[in-house]
Amino acid sequence: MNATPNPELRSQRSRRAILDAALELAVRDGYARVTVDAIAAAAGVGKQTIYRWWPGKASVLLEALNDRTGPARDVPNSGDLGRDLTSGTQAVVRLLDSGLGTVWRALVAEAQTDPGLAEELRASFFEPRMQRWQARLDAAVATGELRADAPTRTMVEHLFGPIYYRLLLGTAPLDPADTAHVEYFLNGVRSPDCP
Amino acid sequence: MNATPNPELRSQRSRRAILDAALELAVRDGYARVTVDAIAAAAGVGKQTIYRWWPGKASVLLEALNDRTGPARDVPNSGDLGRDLTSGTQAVVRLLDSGLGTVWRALVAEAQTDPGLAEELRASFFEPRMQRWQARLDAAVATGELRADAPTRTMVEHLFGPIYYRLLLGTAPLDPADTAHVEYFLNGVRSPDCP
Amino acid sequence: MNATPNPELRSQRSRRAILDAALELAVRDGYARVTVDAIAAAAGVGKQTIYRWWPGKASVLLEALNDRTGPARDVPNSGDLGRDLTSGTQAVVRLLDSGLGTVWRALVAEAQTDPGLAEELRASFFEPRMQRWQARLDAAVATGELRADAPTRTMVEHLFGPIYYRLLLGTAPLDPADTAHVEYFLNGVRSPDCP
Amino acid sequence: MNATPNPELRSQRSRRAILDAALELAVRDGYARVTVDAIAAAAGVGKQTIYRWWPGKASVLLEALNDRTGPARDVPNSGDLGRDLTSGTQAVVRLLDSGLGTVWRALVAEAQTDPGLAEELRASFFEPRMQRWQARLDAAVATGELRADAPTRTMVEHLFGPIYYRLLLGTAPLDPADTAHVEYFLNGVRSPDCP
DNA sequence: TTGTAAACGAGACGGTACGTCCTGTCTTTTA
DNA sequence: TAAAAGACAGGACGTACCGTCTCGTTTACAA
Repeated sequence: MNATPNPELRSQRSRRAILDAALELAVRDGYARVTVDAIAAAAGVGKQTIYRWWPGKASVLLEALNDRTGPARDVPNSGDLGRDLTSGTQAVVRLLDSGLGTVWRALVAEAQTDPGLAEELRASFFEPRMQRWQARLDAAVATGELRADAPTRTMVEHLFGPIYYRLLLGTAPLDPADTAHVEYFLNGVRSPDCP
Repeated sequence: MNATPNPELRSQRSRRAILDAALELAVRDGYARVTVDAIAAAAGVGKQTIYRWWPGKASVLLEALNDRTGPARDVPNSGDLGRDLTSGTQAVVRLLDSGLGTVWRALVAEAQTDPGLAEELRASFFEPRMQRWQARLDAAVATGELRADAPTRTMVEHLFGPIYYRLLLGTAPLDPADTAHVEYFLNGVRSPDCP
Repeated sequence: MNATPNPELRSQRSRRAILDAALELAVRDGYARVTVDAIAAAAGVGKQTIYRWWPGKASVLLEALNDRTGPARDVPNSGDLGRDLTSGTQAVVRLLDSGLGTVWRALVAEAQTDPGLAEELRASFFEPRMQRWQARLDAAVATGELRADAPTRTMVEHLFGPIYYRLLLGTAPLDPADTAHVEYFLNGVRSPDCP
Repeated sequence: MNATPNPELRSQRSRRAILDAALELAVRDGYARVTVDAIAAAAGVGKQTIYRWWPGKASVLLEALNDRTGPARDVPNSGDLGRDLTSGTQAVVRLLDSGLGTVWRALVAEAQTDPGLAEELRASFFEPRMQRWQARLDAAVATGELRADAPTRTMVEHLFGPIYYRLLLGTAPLDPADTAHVEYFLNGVRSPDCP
């Protein structure tokens, strides 16, 4: 029947109630124990209203998290690259270490077996943030702070990789104070200044 | 009732059939589409025989993967740390990029919402391998190749973090040739030799 | 709110389109597969326009059938009661055996669990027709063709009961030629003429 | 997977609980308000256990009614056909006028749009009972009580038709005392004995 | 050789969540 | 203000797996 619903007629009230209810349930009960039925009931909404706008609970929660976290903010640019990288990665660690972190992990997990969600996650969260950071590194290249041939795109992965490694593989607790890899990283790509 | 089955009476034939069937199904159909019923049917085994020895399909597949991959092998130690790190991380990338990589991702994913599996995963896979690598780095400290104060434990996370970042977040395809982070990493923790 | 819409402002064009679309869909797809949405879409009409004037699809179809069949026509009165009963019941059988018969059965079915519809069905269809037939039988009493004490009201039920029995219980296919019960019936209630 | 479950392994306990719960709910709340979920919950049974053995709630209730009513009992054969027909039809009226009657009506209703159920209904209920009555009439033919050419099969429909007419079309309340049609019927098919 | 006890194949069970479907109401826009 | 359009709350539906629980049947050691 209604292949594609009309977004202009969408009830913002229902959208809000769904996002809020989903996040609250997920934080309180854990992602796995949240069901679409429960979200609908808690939001005072028909189940179909959820399925009309999202493919499943994972997408609801992704939007809820993005909505809560706000858009990709400008990465810090104080002129001191080391300080910016440190504070930036620490901010990420603090976010992931909060109550939302557990939901976030579950979402990344679900994306492993759901290509649609994986793409959604990449496009709506990782890509924008990675591009901001890449721009910051490009600026450092421009000022000569980083080597001219620094592969800024993959460097962003190297910056945040260790954080997600700990988060997802659980080999050690997350710790905002632990930013050693930033230091090593910088040493490796800084313009040579020994002599 | 059946508090603890007697491992000595366990049918090795069934165990083999289960592990083989599980892995084959997972590689062919994808982790998510594998069910315990399907494993049991494909292995010609009763469902209870699976639940008697494993808590669920995730653990079956973890054991199957470990069984297939073999025990943690000695990390390379050619005397040249850079060469060893490069070849070692490349080997990991190749493994994760194979057909088993998809299963592996799904397993890591499931561990996010299953603490028991997370611990099992850590203890049976990551911990042994991380310790081997840590030992390799400790050896490099001993030879003076690395700084004396190098935190070899967390360094291992920094080494493999970027690889898992790509694998799990899907920001770029895995590429064994891409080992730049090893270089940066080394520059950062190598003993100072500028002057 | 919408206590009672004003019938004078009603769109006859919409009414016609709804009745026609409903009947066409019901005959083509079967009553059960017709939905209010489908009727509205096929009629090029808003759903609310249906609910404004009818309580549900059953009433729409009842009106559509009544509209199609026309009002209760005069029962035959040729002077020969037997001939009239035979031709009258045959006409009913032919109607019920047509494509509309299936819709009719579904409507009678729905009335079993919907008292409102049951009353509507009785009042708009069965009652007028039964009264016509009862009048015909009363006339036969007046001419002495039937016994003076013949309970003409219930006799109508006895006349049509076997037809509906076959239609609704499906114990045999409807057959206009099969009017044996009219004969038995007449024998039973005719004025005694043996001697 | 399991196309056809093995009836020998079926749990009679569950079957009983389902039939009892279904009938109780249907009598208490009305057929339309009974849901498969509610039956399963009331019977302490998984929903799948119902769907494994029945196609839907209608079939459950049909079996429940048949189970409760018992097998087709022998129709009365006192030697007096009139008395037997009267008492037999009165018994039917009493059954249909009981609390089970409402459920029965709903079942007949559902059969109008569900060919599978219609067949089930015919085969498991109407056919056996009609055959018993036909046999009774055949016996009356044999004794000369009925005309030799009496079409005993369709005569059964003529006997019970009026009862179901009232039940399903609601033109008048059921009344065990109202057996006039039996009388007319007999007059019509009795062997001629006027002279 | 037989007795017995545990693991086994098979699969029915109670249960949870899913995603679809339809109903009847409500809201917005158009004529 | 009726009508077209369609989103909405609600809730039943049938499906897919889950992990548990019987069943008889094999298998392996003990008597």
